[in-house]
Amino acid sequence: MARKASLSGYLELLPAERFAELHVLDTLREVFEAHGFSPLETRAVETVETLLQKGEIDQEIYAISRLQEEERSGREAKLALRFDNTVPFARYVTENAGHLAFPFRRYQIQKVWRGERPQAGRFREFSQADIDIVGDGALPFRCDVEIVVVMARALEALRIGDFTLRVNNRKLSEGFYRTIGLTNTPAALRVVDKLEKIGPLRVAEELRETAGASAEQAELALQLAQIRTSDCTFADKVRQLAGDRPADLLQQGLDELTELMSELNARVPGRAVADLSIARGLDYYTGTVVETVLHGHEDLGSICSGGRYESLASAGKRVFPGVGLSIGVTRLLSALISSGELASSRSVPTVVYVTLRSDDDWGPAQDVADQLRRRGISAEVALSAEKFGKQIKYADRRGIPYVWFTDELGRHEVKDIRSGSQESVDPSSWAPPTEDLTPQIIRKTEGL
RNA sequence: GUGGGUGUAGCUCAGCUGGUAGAGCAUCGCGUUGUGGUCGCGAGGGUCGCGGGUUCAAGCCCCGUCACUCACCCCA
Repeated sequence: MARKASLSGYLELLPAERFAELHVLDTLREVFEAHGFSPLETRAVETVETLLQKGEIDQEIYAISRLQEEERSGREAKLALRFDNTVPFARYVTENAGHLAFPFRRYQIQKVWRGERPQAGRFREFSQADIDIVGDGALPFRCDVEIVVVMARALEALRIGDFTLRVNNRKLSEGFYRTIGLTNTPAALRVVDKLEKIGPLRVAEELRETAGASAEQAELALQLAQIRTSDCTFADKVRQLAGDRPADLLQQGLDELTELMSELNARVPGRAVADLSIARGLDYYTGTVVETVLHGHEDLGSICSGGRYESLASAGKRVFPGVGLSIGVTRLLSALISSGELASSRSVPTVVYVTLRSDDDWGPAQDVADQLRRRGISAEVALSAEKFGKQIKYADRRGIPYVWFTDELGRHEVKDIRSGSQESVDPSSWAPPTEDLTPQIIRKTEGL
């Protein structure tokens, strides 16, 4: 958690921190739009029915109610706060299918709410930045590739340090389990997903106990989960394990993950590994699955994850398969801010603080400020003619880089508060170096 | 939801076997009377989370409650 909070799980930032967050959001928007994703926002509230649609009874959903509950309220649809961007988006797509052109690609950066117990990096209210591509009836696998590439580039653009996208394909895992006769694939995926946390011995144990695997099946499933390659050689290892008669599904999964890895290595080299232990808890994923570790912040868990879902949205006979990834903006931001890796140079947008020689000078001082503002230079005028020392201190405490003085003859001087140097200037032409125009983002990250 | 830990000044914390609250930093003022940052001196600031109990006396002990925090579960 970045700072103490009067309510746990609800992060509130100081202005300087908010500048850092805005920079993150601006960067994401830039990268998403560069790749042709349209902006989209959906309402905060969904019907409980919509949210519970795909199983997931236990999502710690916040229900909405009015304090003055009326007797007839039983007839109204029960409403709840969104807990992710994907489910509301799926609802939106089916409702607006007639107005959208498919495949439809959008980005969506919004708050979501989950009632889980807060912890470091886990919030009850947090922002997710999603990109998805949704097709009408069918969606080329290339979209999986594109989604992962765009997110890798977005994370690169944030320049927050080194990260690794861990990718897998559920068809591969499930196909493998079928090939070796392990039938309870959902349970097996769930167990295997915990490999990193509980270790190979306990994974094997739980595979036998909860997924009904034989000792031999458990061993094979464990070996599969331990495959991790930065290139396409994982496929050979899988084939060795799978033996002579691989299930069709396994072959499909191998083909898809091979295509994905080979494209990723070409377009965002060094950013992805094929990690066959990745499964994801959400049961609507059907193919590609992705998690992301930020190096140096492994304990945070995944900062960006998602995958392919074949039928999250449907309207009558129409099915809308999709693929999407989501960045945990709040989680990422709170970690970087509290570690001091990300900060902003000042807490105000102000570039110039215009001082007052006397209280009567307020009007002319605003005129000076307006001349600067018209040229895109943020300016603030002192409220009263305190001693110059105090006026300078006012600016200094807020990180305002320049203080403006006008003498009794109307001559102007601007002082760079950091260096202390002061020079005669003209309000109609003076401008600061471009880096001073907005608060600077300060990074203390190594690498990139 | 389950189990631990912690609540004292704006922040970080001290406060002995119960005796009526302290430090550093920050803030404000003065030195320096209209050009800040350093330094010196001084000042303000606390229902000790809240409620109850034990006691002559509770920040300290007991009970309850709320909040924060960590782990599990789950996830961004």
